Amino acid sequence: MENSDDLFHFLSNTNDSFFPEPASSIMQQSFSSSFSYYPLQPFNAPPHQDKALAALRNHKEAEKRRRERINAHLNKLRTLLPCNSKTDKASLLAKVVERLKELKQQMSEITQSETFPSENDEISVLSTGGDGSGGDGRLIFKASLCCEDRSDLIPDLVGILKSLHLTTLRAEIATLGGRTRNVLVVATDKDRSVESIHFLQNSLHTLLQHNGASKRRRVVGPNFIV
Amino acid sequence: MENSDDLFHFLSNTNDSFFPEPASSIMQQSFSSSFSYYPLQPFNAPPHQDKALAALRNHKEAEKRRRERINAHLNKLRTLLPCNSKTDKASLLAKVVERLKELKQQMSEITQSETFPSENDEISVLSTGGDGSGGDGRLIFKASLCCEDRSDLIPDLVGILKSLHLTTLRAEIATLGGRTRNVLVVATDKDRSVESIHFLQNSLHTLLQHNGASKRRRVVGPNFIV
DNA sequence: AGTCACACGTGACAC
DNA sequence: TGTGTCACGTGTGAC
Repeated sequence: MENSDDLFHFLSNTNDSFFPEPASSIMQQSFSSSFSYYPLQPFNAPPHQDKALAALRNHKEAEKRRRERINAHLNKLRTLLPCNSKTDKASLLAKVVERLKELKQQMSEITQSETFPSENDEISVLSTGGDGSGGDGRLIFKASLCCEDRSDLIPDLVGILKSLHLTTLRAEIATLGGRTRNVLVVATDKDRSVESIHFLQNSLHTLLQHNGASKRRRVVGPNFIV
Repeated sequence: MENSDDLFHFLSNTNDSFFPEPASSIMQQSFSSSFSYYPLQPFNAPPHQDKALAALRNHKEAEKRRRERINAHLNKLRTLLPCNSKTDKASLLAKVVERLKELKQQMSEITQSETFPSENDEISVLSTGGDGSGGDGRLIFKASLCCEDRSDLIPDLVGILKSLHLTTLRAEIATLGGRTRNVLVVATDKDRSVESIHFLQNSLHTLLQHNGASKRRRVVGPNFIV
């Protein structure tokens, strides 16, 4: 028992071993020396193995570089997450997965929700389904306009709505980086109905065409669902 | 040369080796059998090493589990990124770092830009530094109001601005989840100056107090920098 | 051929 | 103590 222990320590595989280390690939297996062609000759290794030894050394170093590359990236990840340098590789990766899913979800929520202006000009006029005002014949629908921002866009929009006798129930206006998106929930007058929607649609279209006279952009829509 | 090659293959370390595998830890080093206490006895291993053998087996299995855990997370990452299952571990991690930085940047841009309404009521009135209208004495500043949304908030705001003879140069309005944030860039009249800012500030404050009569919220600010 | 990347078993170290 | 993590050298298959 203590014998084997001593043996363990004496033979412990330090890097500065006095044995030429590339030889170990063969030596490792030489316990089956009953079959070995070179039993018990650790210091007189089989001749002409220089190539193999060199290859082995290259392999060893390449593997070390690979490990270093991976660990370097893992350390970068450590700095990008709320975790100290002593967190486990596995736990670190778990946190990374977690965080990535989280950010992905948030980003999709943000971009998919139409609060932000997109890069493309868009018009949509959508019926909200039923009318929300107790069956008195008023139509409620949502109009969305996304385009380059300009100072008198809102007044123009207000003018259009007024001329069509539409009342604005709700407005979401976002401008970002020179682009704007306006989402309006509007209601028709009691006596005027579906044609208002077409008028609004046309008006928005001309508004957008007027807007984008200088800079051409792809126009998505108009979209119309009743 | 060809001898050693044969030796390599014959002794190749397969899992189903007919040697009891835990013994290899000692056997690996036994090439220095000139020092070994048990030279050349691979089939009659030193007695009473059962504990050591069991420990070694446990160790081996634990290490395998650890590797599997890490690789499982790496595979999860592969599914979360635009990359197939044949991408390198290192490259995969590089992509992860890249993507994480990217998302982090985007999120900070979005959240730090005050386009989204926050959970807390806020008022801020900030001078933009110089005046942007050619030194004609008009002051330009940015007023921000974040509070619960209500239908006549904008009209109230417009009324305040009109009564203070402030003209709106730019407006960013965002509503989200029942909360709204309005950022207004306004300019004073030529003859009226700093006191307009205080009036606006007070007006916004009363507006917000009136707004939040039912639901109490923390009020951040008002903030005033000239 | 030779290079690359991966999984494995193992010694070392930590708590 | 054992239990877990890490780096290392190595075998091996893929291209």
